[in-house]
Amino acid sequence: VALDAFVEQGIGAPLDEIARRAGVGIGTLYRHFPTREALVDALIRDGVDELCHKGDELAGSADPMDALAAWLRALVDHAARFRGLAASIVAAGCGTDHDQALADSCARVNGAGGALMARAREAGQLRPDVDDADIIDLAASIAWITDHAPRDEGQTDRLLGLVLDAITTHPSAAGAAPPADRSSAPE
Amino acid sequence: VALDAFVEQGIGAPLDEIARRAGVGIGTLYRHFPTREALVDALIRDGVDELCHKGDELAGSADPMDALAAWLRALVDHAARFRGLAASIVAAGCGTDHDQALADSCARVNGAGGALMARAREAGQLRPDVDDADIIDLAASIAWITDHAPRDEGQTDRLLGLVLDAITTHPSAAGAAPPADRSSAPE
DNA sequence: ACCTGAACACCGTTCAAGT
DNA sequence: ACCTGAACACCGTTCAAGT
Repeated sequence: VALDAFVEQGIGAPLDEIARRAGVGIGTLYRHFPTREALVDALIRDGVDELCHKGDELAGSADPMDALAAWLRALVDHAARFRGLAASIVAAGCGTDHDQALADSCARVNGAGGALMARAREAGQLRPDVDDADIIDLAASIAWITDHAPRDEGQTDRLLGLVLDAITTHPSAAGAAPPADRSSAPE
Repeated sequence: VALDAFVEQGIGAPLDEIARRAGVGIGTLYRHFPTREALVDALIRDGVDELCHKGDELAGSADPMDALAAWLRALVDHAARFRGLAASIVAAGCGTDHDQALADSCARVNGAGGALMARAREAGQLRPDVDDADIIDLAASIAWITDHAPRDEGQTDRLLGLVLDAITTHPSAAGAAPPADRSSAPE
């Protein structure tokens, strides 16, 4: 299969070119993968498997927060596999996508991450006011940022470090509340 | 002008429909705005003005970190004005975009935010290992998340609160370093 | 049964012709 | 000088015809 196109050109790569590269007619491609998302799903299935496997492994490790950190790093790498994938993941995780093809993979990823987050939460290492979806979304958004604005080598690690720090319970975490004034008005 | 289309349909709204709504030929639209980005730029110019103005105002306020927080909230609102705008902002801020039409607006926003960040940094309230672009990108990514995965009402405030907390200097901020093992390998 | 690619639709972009 | 929309290009999607 020619998944190279997505890696090269991003998730929006022309389907007819993919078909041509694969040496089949465009109709054949459509019959195997009725939607673009179905094709994407097939291409990331192994990555999802790996994330789930890694989740199981890490669930038995010593420190819950270190485990979560390592898993989120793997998730960011996964979401950055081709351009546009992070957006699909976030949309699928929320049900905003037109298609349901990624829903299953997404649920599996959420499950794997959820177990690690639950463990960290039970250990009191996770801020209680952050939910699982927030954390997954933030990880995906790091992949999105590096997709659109690759700046320097340490960017991914630095941003992930910030997010991890933000979601971790700190003894002094009292200040820095969001400004109350400009909350979303009814409009 | 028919900017409503972008608000309704996102930044990718069909240009011919915009022209038709505006009661002009598609050719006329192209002559006024040679690229889509040029049109976007015209539509957000007032928002950029407002952000710059707000930046000046806040530069004189008492607490540098509160000022930055309020400004970032305004930036998130601005970037969420229509779907896809956050991506344009991030791309323009990095020079990854095909077009240069947004570069000027972007530089102005960066300038306004940069002044507030510099003040917070001088006051020792900003983590020294985070740069300006990281913060702008994170704010844009919050707008992006709510674009793609609107979950609940408090989402924007909650995520922004996390990011603010993450970039703030805390007395105890020592742990939660990014995992060293899975740094981006040469591949 | 499976594959193919022509055909249609949609949208971006240009440019010759009209005023 | 300015505007118009037909014309072309590109890509997604379907489906009648071929094997």
